[in-house]
Amino acid sequence: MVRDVSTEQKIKEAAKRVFQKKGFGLTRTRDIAKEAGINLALLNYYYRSKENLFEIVMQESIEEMFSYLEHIMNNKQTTLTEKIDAGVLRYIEGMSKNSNLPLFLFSELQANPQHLFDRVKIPEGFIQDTYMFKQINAQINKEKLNFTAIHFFINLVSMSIFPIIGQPFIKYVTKMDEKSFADFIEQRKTLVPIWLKSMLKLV
Amino acid sequence: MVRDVSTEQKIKEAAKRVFQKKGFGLTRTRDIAKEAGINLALLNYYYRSKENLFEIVMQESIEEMFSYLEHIMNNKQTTLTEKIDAGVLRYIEGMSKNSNLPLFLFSELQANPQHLFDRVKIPEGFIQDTYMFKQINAQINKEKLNFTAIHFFINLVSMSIFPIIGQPFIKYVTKMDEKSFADFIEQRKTLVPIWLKSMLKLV
DNA sequence: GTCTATAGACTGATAGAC
DNA sequence: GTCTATCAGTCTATAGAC
Repeated sequence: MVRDVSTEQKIKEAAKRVFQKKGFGLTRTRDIAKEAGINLALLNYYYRSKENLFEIVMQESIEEMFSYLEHIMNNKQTTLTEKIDAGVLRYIEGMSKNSNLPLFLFSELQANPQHLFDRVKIPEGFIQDTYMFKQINAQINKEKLNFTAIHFFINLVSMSIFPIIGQPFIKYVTKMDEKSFADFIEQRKTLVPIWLKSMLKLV
Repeated sequence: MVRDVSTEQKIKEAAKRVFQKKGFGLTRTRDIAKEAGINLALLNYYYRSKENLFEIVMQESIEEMFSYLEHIMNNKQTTLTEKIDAGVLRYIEGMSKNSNLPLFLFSELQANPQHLFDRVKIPEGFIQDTYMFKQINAQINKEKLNFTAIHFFINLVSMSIFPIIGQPFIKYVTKMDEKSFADFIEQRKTLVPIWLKSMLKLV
């Protein structure tokens, strides 16, 4: 009795889409089954419970979020300037493609921060150990700037992610349509790195 | 038979707390009744349905979010520099006090952006009509900067709000404790305005 | 206005046929 | 492995007593 990998996978991917879109509370296991094109009973056959399936989706979502950073931040071959360019671009494009991910994570983690500690393998405080952090600190010391590397890092992530998270709100107050908003995001791919480099006096 | 205003108010405030913390999907009307110290039937007596109560909470939450901006942005007596200082401070302090509000709004609006149009009185595109926007545009023209006022405004809000929204995530990856994080936010009250003024070459 | 009790619908999970 | 049918529990909403 070998488990059908493709069905198991199909259910998990459907679950990821539905959970990320609606959140745990509004998601119905029937919706996931329908989205996966299978029967409700099969979901429990493979994953035992809604909660267990959610935990798995949560873990993979957190790892996906980190994956946008890890490789760029620990590359010893690139300059800080190159890392800023690549990091902003990767974040904006990644979040645009999967715009439900960040809000899903932040919401569910606000309700239950324990998820971060339960299953995820990323070590606490891992940011400070990255190569990029050393580069930022070197630049801060060289220019005698009055803020820490964490502030800079948060600025990078804020300015890249926030416009995606606040999309409906921003569209409303600025009266941008779909096309204008896409242009707006496109512009930020070059603008955000410029502002960030200026903060570090890299230009 | 005059409606008991204090009970009606008590229920609405309890609903606001519970909805903002758990979201619509995870909120149980029993939780709201318990939080308000009344019986479940009384909730329906005053507000007819969970959905109707939610709509009211949603409307007031959106208006609360805007209230942080309106007065500052339309003040004709203050300079742009003063508006940046006041705006950042007000946003950071407001969101810290009520840290569930922004995530609640963004999540629910992602699920159903229609809420913005349904009941809220704030006009679409209202940002562009504020006095602060005219001041930003004047400065952009004067210094011949290559971005729009909307980008600047989004940067202000991003850097102020995002650290609150991403709090659990940030605490984890940086290994900050409660005290360190509070200091971190405190520092941003002065740092964020400095970065923003630098973007507009106001210093 | 406020309560208790309960109707009626929905949801997660399982039993059992194939 | 996959399905249909159904159970047991939970949830919103209301009926009816006071």
